Amino acid sequence: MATPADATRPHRAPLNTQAVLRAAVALADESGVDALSMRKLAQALGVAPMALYKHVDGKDELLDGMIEVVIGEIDPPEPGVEWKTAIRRRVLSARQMLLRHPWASQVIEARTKVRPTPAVLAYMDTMIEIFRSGGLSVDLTHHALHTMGSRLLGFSQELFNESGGDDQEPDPETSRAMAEQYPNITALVTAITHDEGSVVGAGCDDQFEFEFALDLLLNGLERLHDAAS
Amino acid sequence: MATPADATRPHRAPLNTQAVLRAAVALADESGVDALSMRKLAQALGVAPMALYKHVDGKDELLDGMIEVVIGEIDPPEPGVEWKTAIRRRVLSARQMLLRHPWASQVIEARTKVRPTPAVLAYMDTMIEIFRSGGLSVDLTHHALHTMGSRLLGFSQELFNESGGDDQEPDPETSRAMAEQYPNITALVTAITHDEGSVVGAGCDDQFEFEFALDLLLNGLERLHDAAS
DNA sequence: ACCTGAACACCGTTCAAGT
DNA sequence: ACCTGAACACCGTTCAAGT
Repeated sequence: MATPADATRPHRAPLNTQAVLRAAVALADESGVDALSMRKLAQALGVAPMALYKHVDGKDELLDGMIEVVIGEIDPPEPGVEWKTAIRRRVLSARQMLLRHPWASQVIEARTKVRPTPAVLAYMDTMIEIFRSGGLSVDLTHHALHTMGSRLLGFSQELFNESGGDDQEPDPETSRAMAEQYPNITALVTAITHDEGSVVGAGCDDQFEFEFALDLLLNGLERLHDAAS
Repeated sequence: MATPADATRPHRAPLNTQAVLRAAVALADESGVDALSMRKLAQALGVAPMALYKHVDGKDELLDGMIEVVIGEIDPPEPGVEWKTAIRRRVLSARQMLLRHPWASQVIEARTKVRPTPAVLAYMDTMIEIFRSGGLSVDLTHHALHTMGSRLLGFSQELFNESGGDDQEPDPETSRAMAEQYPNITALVTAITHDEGSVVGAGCDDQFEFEFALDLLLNGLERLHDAAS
């Protein structure tokens, strides 16, 4: 008869999404993200490969979940701090996270090109809020995002380029939901595109932004050089 | 009898490395680098998968070869041009290349982490030469590389971080060969590490460089904000 | 010298089945 | 509700063989 003490009873805690994500992060930290496969992750959890699909929708969603985990490790913004200091501390905290998870920049970059995760959007939203609360204009904040690039996330790949792979126009309901959840992104994009409907930066001149950032860097370097001469 | 006009004669030009690389670049341009497999590339060339291995050593070397092809599309440096203009033109040329080959930034980043290709090293070397010829000090040039990051290559991921995955110390002969081929990289690294033997920037304080770049950007943004107020 | 076919050890994922 | 096993359509690559 099968009792709770039956020898065939599995002697591990039942799986859940958080446990799967944490195991995936640990496995990627140890062996790199290229060595992370659904099959190896299942093996590490002592489970059949297909058991994972009850808790994550597939490999892409697993990677998205791992992003949520590591973004959650970045320090929250501190209220009442001058904008430059606030941005600086947060970016350095993001950098510390990336040093703990060397695979994260690559995964965040790749997945963000397809569709940014909610945690990435929320992070960017709070960063925009810091700039705007500091008194920077919408235009300058917009340029700042491009100039900082993904330095905002502790590394420096341009995010949100190629106007996002998500071609379809969002319907009005999701637009409104987006505006509620990410008010600063919405306000900035609205101000820049002058078109309430679009949420992704359709009205953004990539070439101009690239040159803006480039010249900001070059002028800064020149100033340092002149000061040293 | 088998004559040149034999019906069984293959009616395509014989394969060579350049043809393989060009086909791979074209396939990645069309379908993205994730869809690029040895098998699909072979199919596109009308050949068995294993035929490719006579011309490239494997998939990693195929990717390296593709990098050489696209780096070769960047305009060469123009002599006798002021350093800021020279850097600016070259970076914008690199950016145009990346717009033609959207997969390239990802591939260059991933492969450079393992081992930079000769074309990438040569490109960086000429960029350093432009800075140094413009009179910038070795230290400022070093900071400039970190500040510009991979904006130097038209995108903005930090390259050469993690001190390169290539752990083993190069033997004296290859060090000397490196110094001949990439004199500016060598001079800069030597000046920074004060250690002739090491070629990769072992003496580079990543944290300091990150903050240097960050502050350069933030100070530049602040100056623009102040000027606008 | 150049190309092929079969085979091996991997993938992610669907499906029907177990408990 | 949660997990499994077999199977499918893919990978990159080795090996022995063809011409």
